[in-house]
Amino acid sequence: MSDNGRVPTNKPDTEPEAQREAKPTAKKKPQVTSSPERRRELLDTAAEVFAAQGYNATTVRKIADAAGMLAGSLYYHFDSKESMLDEILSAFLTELWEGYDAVLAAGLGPRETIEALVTESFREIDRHRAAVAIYQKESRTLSAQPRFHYLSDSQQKFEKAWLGTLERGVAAKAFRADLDIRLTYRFVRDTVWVAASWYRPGGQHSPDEIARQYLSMVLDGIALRPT
Amino acid sequence: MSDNGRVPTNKPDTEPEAQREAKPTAKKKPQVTSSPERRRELLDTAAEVFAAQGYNATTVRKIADAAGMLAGSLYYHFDSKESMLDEILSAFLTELWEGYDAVLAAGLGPRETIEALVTESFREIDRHRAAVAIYQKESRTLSAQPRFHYLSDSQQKFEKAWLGTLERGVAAKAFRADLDIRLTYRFVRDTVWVAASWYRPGGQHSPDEIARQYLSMVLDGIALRPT
DNA sequence: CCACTTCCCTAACAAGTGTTTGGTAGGTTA
DNA sequence: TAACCTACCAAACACTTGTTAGGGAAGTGG
Repeated sequence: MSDNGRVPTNKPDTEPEAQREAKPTAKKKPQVTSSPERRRELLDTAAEVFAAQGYNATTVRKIADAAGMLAGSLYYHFDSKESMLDEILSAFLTELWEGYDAVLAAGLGPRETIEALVTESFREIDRHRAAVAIYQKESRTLSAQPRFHYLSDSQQKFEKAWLGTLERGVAAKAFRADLDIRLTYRFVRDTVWVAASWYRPGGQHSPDEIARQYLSMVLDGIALRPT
Repeated sequence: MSDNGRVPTNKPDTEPEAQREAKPTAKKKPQVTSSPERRRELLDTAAEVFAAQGYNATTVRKIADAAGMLAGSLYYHFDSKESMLDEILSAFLTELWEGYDAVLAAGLGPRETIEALVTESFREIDRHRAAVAIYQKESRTLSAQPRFHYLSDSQQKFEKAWLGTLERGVAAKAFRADLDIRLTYRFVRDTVWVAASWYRPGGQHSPDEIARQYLSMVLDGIALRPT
């Protein structure tokens, strides 16, 4: 894989004066200075609105409302509505893969790897529930756009990690061999991520508790076996 | 529950002359005659576009394009974009509950009921994949609108059926008692329906095959037990 | 031939969309 | 005090949106 599923972040980087008086051929926005903290704040509220209403149904005026300012003012911080979405998703994916890569590099057995991946996933949902909800709703449509191609990359890396682990598990006789592994992958993947649509932080169950219950169901089944 | 989770269908009904020359106070559209077959055709293509692009991102011009006509012409058949969505979803839910009600009325044991519900669900996905995809994406936002309140009703009836069956199963010692039943319900429900986002009719697996695999996973787990 | 129906087109509408431009209040630095 | 920077507002822009009004072509029945 060329360059992992990570993300070509277009972080602030504070534009190191490279175009203060710069070339008259400059095509892109001058992108004025804007404190990273304020950006984060605004991106967080934007993410909430996106998650609640859907990206396309969300107007920049709604975001501005939620942030207590006027629509045009958003363009002091970001150069487009799409950029906000981009930054929200790429920031999330970056953090997500930090966690995943750590798990995958730990050299655990297949069953333990699955357990760790699931647990890590629910923790990410806890931390980035809005971003996950957006990702889950818009990912398929967005990944067609070149700008959001990194979504496909991430998804491929994701699939490779899970499928590989499941296969290792079958080979090691930790998992059943009679199940279609690709179907199993889809089921597991979907269930984990849709949780973002009903999960509310501070609710009944902690992320770890949810992960435990989920793993118990998927690994051992809900049927009561005769003893 | 007042009137079950079914649906206040605004089917064609071909408007039984009730307003041919009717009352000048008529506030709503005269709703011209339009063959039910053509309506179905148009609704099917509309559903495809809605499912692919999302409801809000879908313009009436895109639907018209896909149908090979111009945007305004759609309004000969329907009186709004929202009406199309309404008809698509309510038609789907009506058919869905026909199947579900049959299963629930069959008087099966808890485990067999779950199996039948899951199987029935995957069959519905096979038949109404576009409608299911739309439902799954837009349901949460739509059910806020009064017009789409029947989505909430349906969802409640849905939850009651599944939760009830799971509880019966625990009481009958068919299912494990140590799992949070509400969490289990959510996991199962979600996994079944998200399948609509990747399922393609005519693919590798038939709906019944997918149901079998899924049930095997959920009921018995993916872990290989020592014999 | 005429009347009528069915189905679509042409052309426009008002409202809402993302975005830009120029300005300005308040703070910091010199 | 003057110069400057940050973070916002006010007002408009060009375009897209869902929707409507009027018309016309093709077919059917009398």
